[in-house]
Amino acid sequence: MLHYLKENFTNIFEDELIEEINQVGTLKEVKEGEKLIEIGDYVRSMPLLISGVIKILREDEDGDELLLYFLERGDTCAMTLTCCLGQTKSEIRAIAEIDTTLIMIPIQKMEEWTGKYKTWRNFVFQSYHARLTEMFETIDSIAFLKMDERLVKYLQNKQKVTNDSLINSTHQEIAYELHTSRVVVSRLLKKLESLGKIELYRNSIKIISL
Amino acid sequence: MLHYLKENFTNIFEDELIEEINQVGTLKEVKEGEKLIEIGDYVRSMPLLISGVIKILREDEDGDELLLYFLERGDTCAMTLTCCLGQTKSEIRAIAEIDTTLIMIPIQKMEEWTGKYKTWRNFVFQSYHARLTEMFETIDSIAFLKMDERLVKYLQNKQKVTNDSLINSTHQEIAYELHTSRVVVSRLLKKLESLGKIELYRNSIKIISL
DNA sequence: TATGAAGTGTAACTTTTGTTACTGCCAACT
DNA sequence: AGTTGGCAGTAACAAAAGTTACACTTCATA
Repeated sequence: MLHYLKENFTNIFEDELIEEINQVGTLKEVKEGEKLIEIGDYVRSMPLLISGVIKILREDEDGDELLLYFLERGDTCAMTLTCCLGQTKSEIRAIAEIDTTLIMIPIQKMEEWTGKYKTWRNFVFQSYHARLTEMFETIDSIAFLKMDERLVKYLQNKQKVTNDSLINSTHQEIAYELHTSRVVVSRLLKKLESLGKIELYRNSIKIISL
Repeated sequence: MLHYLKENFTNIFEDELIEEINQVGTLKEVKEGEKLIEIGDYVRSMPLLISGVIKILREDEDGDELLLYFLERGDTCAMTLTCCLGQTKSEIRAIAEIDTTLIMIPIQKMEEWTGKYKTWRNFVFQSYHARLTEMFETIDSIAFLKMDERLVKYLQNKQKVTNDSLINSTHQEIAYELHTSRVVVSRLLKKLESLGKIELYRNSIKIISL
């Protein structure tokens, strides 16, 4: 684990902190599709992403989903940060988008480190800032864009985080994450294909140029 | 100013911190409609709300607005918190919804206090949490609700923060904040009036029961 | 009092999005 | 080979939201 830490966080945390993380953290590997946290769960530890991608989802009363944003290498979960202190429940669901490796830190340490290490504080604040920014972008998309534009953004985003121009999703899955219907997604995807921007296959979409 | 501080923050901050805030903070009064910060501005000080309401808005490329949430007594601005450290520009606009009193704290102190006072850290984290939660609610509204339901929520919210069942807004203003058109707002308001839930006047709306 | 600007009400229409229903296709399994 | 279930394509329709246009009211002020 130490090698992961040094690789990803040397220029962020001082050696002493890295050593502490190494002491109390535990390595966790999650497979694609595996759920990390559910809405209503209490948060017991804080994740540091070593590799992979986690998608963060919101849900309404009917069980309909909406993709909020992705967490990538070097990120942590903003929800966790506050939940730890406030003892409140999670308002989001977190699912591994691809196979992911993370280091879990017991929440007790959080409070301690926040007082002790300036670099830790900066990391936490930067995480908050990053998450807020992503939330703003999500809001912009939903509020200001039409579904076709949102779909394009979604595909671009997916391509970026998975680093793969072949997206392995069904139309139904995409519809869930954008909170629309399968028919609408199929319709818009077909339009994008006829424009030569993507190619459609069963269970996957190839991005040509968006 | 000390009296404001003691009144609003005694059970939150220790005396020593209250004293420090009193030393370096400056009292600021803003009138209804006055702009506190604009998108792209650099943030130079952090506000503590003593009384009044601040509305936080987001804007798209065309200059269209969207209301994100309100800040009330005891709140602070999450944007400020991260902007200070990261030296980034504001991504939101802040406008006084009603006459408002705040204490402005120079950003240099933030970093210092975060290391020094546990209560300050908790306050900052709680602020983040509150703001994140409000952002989630905003996203829920935009993504999951139809315009008529969003309008009702908007009116309820406005009534709550202003503590007044008479809302002094034109249909156009409401349309801006919900990012829709005036005609749509008029249409839906008329429907609410015919249901006996509100009464419509020129430049104002009286809430009966929502 | 006349004028004009801003606010509101409403009709008619278009666009966007969502829904229902049915088709064919593919892949896994018996 | 035949069956089945999930996936995708598409038409036809419905609902929601946005647009344009115009009439009428209120109010400040020339």
